[in-house]
Amino acid sequence: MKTAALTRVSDFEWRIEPTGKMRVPGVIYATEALIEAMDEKVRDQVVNVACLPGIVSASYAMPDAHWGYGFPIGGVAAFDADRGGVVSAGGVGFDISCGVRCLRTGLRHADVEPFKEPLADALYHRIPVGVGSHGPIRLAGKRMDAMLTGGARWAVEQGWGTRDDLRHIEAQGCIAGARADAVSDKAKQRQREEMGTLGSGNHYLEVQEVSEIYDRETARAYGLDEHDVVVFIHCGSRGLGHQVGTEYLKTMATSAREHGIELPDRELACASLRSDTGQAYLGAMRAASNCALANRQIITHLAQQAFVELFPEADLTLLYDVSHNTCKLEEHRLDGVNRRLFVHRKGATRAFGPGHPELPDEYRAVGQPVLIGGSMGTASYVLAGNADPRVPSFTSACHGAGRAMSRRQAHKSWQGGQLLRELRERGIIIRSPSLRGVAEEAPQAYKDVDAVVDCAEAAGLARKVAKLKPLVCIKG
DNA sequence: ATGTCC
Repeated sequence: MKTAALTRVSDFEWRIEPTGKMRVPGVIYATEALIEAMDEKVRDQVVNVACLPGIVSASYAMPDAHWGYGFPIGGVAAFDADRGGVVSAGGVGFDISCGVRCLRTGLRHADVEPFKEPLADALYHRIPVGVGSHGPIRLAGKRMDAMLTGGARWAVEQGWGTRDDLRHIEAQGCIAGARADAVSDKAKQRQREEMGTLGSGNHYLEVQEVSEIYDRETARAYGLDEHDVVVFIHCGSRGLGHQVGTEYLKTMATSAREHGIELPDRELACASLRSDTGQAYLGAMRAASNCALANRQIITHLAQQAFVELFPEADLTLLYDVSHNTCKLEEHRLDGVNRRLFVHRKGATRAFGPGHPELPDEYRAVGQPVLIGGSMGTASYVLAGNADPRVPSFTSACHGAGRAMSRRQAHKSWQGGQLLRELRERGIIIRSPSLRGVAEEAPQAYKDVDAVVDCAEAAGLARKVAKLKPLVCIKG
């Protein structure tokens, strides 16, 4: 993207003044280099979102933004139901409540380094991965509905993990307002055998070493020290969420036409928050979010089983679990007034600052853990939320490196087998059912996660706490 | 992201 089409506010913030049908300005948090690495379509999509009814403050893009369906990935937009606001299925994305959880293991790098190969095998053996894989349980009928309304709380009640895990999950592991009745039979059918599966694409489970600490006080609160071994799990709501997204996109396109909502792009299909369609989508999207939370909870338990095969002393405890594809009803203070807003974050991570009442006691003084997954073979980060009042993007941060190249182009440019050999030489052990998937996820197909995170910190979105270096990766 | 098109 050319910087000429934007107004520079600072080295880390760019603005698009409202013109035409824009109701609010656009704001992109990025360095000049990151702007230049962004697709030209990001600007168009930020502008399109700014045209939607009831949008509040501005249409935002995070430093890792890239082109997505309707909304940019890395987009943040909040809507007020009292002022004609809408909810958009494209503003959440197909992979509803895709997110990251980080687990402490109680192990040190020196413990794990000699056993990376058998650990990779144990994890790959236990954790179903790839397109169409099946998990350890079958769900249907009332049990499916209980999962959709209970989320990780349901999973813990079923024996997948501990009560203490729940305190360290966004919304305590259970998203309120979920409606199993708003999820189609087809969506439920697709999920029958998929609980506890990682999925494909950019989803993965990675064993990592804490390679650098930037903020000692916050790292201590999060229970992280240099050379600790942690686990990142990145996955979502699998077939169920995808089906919910697909179906409601269609429904919203129809209802927007009927209600005379003028859309700058048909991919921006949305529904009034007060409409039956809007309410049904919120209920179904929240049910899919619970599915994602339960899914990550079950996978955690499988990872624990794999770890104790090799390390009997391993104790996987949850640092935090936060989604980066969702729409949440949150209270935000604007111009001295508290307002309840529906905040869409699509490829953007909620980053509540210090003092937020939803945070567990031990994190409240330092802010919410913000979990940033890098690309395969590169670093990941633990950041902390700031709630800097000068940064009005509804306490949000980036979610990863962000693609710099399409899957198709990456597939043409690299060979999966060669990439695996190169990573192994650097001490990173990968297990994946798909060499094509590995090529599509080539580190070179992504932006530089270090640059994205440095920019997020410089822009005030979140602050760096710890850097994580990959050791073993189970890749979708 | 996704039973990579019902």
